[in-house]
Amino acid sequence: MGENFDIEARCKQKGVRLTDQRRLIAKVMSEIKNHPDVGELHKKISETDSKISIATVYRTVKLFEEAGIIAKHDFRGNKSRYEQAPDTHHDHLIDVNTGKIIEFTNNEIEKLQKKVAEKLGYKLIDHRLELYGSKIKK
Amino acid sequence: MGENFDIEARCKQKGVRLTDQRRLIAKVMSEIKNHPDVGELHKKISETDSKISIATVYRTVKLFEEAGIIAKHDFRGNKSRYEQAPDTHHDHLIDVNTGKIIEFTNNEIEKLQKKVAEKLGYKLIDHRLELYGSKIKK
DNA sequence: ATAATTGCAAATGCTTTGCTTGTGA
DNA sequence: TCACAAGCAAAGCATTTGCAATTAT
Repeated sequence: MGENFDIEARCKQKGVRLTDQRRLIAKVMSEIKNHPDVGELHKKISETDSKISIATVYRTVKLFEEAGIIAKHDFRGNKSRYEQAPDTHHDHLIDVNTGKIIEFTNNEIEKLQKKVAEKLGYKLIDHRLELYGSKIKK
Repeated sequence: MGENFDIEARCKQKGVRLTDQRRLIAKVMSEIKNHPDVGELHKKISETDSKISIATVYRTVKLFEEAGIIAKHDFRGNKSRYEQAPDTHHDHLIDVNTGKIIEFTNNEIEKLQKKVAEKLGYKLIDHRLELYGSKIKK
């Protein structure tokens, strides 16, 4: 099945009750290209069902996040952005000109972070790494 | 002279006009322990001059930031936090239990970030690295 | 003198919430 | 059936702004 069933499937797994609204939000969230904010999500959703309130989108997105189904990011700028929870951890590079978000992983950096935290007497629980860059034209 | 003259001095350097309010904000900002948010700053300031409006604190903090005199951080949580602009770059480790903020530098990580960006076809312009951890009790 | 700054209150923009009505299991 | 969800509008919060009065140079 396509990705658009993933979120729905995970809701069932997690015992999250499904409604028409939630199904649609899950579908749009699955199909959408890149880390949308709630406004963008709501706009897209409205194309299919214009009666869904933005409050419902806020509530659902929070619900999905708390269930570990999607992930929330607060990049620079004001609004939170969401993505389907990845099975593999990754960080983000944000194109400062276009806003495009590129995912990457780097194991060396991960290890160094843990090491740094430990050296300071801390157990690393979480981290946030964002790179901001501009495209090199060749 | 104590640190509390640094911000004032840098204002003169940068041609930022000084007022009683700005002087006081600069002084408190210099003396305060750790990355305060605007509310904390205003509270502290009010102990000396209770007539200073929080709008002025907001305006001044933004002014100082734009002049490169202080730095703004948006850690997790909602409010922005500020620190005197450091001459040497550093990142932050946030104690998830106490909110304490510890500064650190790691050159290896810095280099790897640059490398990652370049590999993706980007020139690294800026980054954000925050570690969240809990104290290891020994 | 006069352009910039302040205080105040009102306005913003994103997000949350109270309440009543609707609905999934 | 009935606890939970949706819609709407109002409330919350951090932050910004318009405007009249005040101040720095």
